[in-house]
Amino acid sequence: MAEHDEPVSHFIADMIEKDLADGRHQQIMTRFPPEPNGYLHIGHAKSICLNFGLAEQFSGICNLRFDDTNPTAEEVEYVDSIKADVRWLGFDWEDRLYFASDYFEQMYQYAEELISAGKAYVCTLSPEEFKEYRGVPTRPGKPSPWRDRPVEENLDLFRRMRAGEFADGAYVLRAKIDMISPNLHMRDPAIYRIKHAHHHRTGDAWCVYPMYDFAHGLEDAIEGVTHSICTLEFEVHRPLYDWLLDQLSVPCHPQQIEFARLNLSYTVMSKRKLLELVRDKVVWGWDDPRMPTVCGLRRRGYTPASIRAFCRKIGVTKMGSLTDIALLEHCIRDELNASAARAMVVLDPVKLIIENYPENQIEYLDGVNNPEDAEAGTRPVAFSRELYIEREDFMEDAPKKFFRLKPGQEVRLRYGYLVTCTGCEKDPETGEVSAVTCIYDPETRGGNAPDGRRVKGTIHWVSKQACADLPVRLFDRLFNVELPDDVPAGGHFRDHLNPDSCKEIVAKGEVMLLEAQPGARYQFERNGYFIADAKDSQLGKPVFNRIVALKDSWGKKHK
RNA sequence: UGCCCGAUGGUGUAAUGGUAGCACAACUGACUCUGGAUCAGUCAGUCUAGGUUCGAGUCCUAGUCGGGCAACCA
Repeated sequence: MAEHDEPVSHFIADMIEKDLADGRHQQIMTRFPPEPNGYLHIGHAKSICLNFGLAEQFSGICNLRFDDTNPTAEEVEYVDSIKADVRWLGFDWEDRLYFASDYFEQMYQYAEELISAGKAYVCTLSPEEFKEYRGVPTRPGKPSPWRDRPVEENLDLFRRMRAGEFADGAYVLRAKIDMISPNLHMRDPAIYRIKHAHHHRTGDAWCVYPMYDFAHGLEDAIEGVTHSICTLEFEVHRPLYDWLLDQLSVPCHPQQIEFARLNLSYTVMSKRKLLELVRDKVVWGWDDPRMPTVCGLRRRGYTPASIRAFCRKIGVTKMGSLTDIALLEHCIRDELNASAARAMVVLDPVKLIIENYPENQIEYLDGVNNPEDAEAGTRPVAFSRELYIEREDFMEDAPKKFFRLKPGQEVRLRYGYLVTCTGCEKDPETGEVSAVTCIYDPETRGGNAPDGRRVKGTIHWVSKQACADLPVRLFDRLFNVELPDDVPAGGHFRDHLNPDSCKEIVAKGEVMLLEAQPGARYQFERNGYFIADAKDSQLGKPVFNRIVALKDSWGKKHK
């Protein structure tokens, strides 16, 4: 599992290596600190792999800590899904499952300490006034009229805030730093607000809650985190992170390090937008196989190892970038090519009649389960006079380089016989091909000609007499542009939704696929990788999701 | 009209003052009972201008471009 992944090299690993070499730390501690207000996505997976991976690489430890300081946004449903996703990705926090809410009392005491030191005050400004006084990036702020409230009065008011004497928004506790700082976050930021809200873990024990900037560094320090890794947008918060820890009697002063969050082409990553897709039923749910969520990717058929491999390949830097989703697709193909059992499934069937093959005869041929893995063995595949082949594997008037069935051309039926196309039958009404006809060479059983003649094309097939109807969902990218977020004025990211992101069909496949266990992955030869959906499949009645198509150098060139 | 961060092939990244490398993508060929895989190859890059240096992707200065920051969100 995860502990066998090779170490990665990047600027954060370099920093840690140096800190260890310099004796700055004996052992490192990192943490993955999600807020339980949504489901994890592939961007979080990058952070998880980074934090847990670093700990593993340097023999340190990594905590799972829920940053649950805003009760109005957070729910246990999210806590549970996040734990499941981290575990599924292959990481283990052992007994170190922490919650910011477990430190509420300590954080409150630190706040009193800050007030007592004259470094924080209770402010009576309304939110609108607060904003007005703060100024804007290009104009300095001005001090709140409550900035020099005496320490005793601050303490008294803060205690009464905790006691529930005031309504939401009546007061706020602010750090007393610098109202003319060019960094907005240093202009006396709010660190505690009144919220008469039920918390999913502490219930109604509190009606004041710490703000992120106050809480996060304390959480890190309380746990003894050495390297507090976060995304780039928190870079401007770092002076505040450091200032707070410098003022307070904390056990240690962790180092905040920022890296660039993951952006993936053809999808959206913001929690707000993902939530919107779920809420408005644009997708089936958080675990819709088209979603970039961890549970969506899991249901789609991605493996933990493939996601970890992807996270290793994208690297860790401070430059904002857009990663091509083709790299993610490469990672799952790479793994499944080696491990997935093969099967023959015809997605868009048309009948193939072998004119010189006996009627009512069924014979069983050996199908190779995995050509990449000799251990995987073979299976019997039913063969008969009438088969199904892909509609696109026949062309009446085909280009020269078309190696499949066209009148007069010989092709191989995979693991079967060599057949020569004699023509086709058409629906007199529509002109659509209703059956393709051919004759077979009985000497070529298994697929090779005794005279050594070769054919350029091999196509897959299933016996019309012995095949199963299989519901299959062909997924494609959720959006049809690289940057769905990049919308013209008045536009909306949803304008870029791909209307063909899910095509539901009924395919004809080998009967053995009826036994597919939910979660089992296959390569449907010449088509792609598929998984029996863990949710919609029933025993004996699997529903397949296409994980990713096979690369197709013919189809790409000929549209 | 502020502050912070960043800039290397199409994309993602490496090179820590000394031969610009890797991966993905694309393309060509070989091979192939998957037009898959594999193998070989091709394409293609240091934002600009100065400076320091024997030598600069790397250090300095200025500029350009891109991103972030003005929730009692995280």
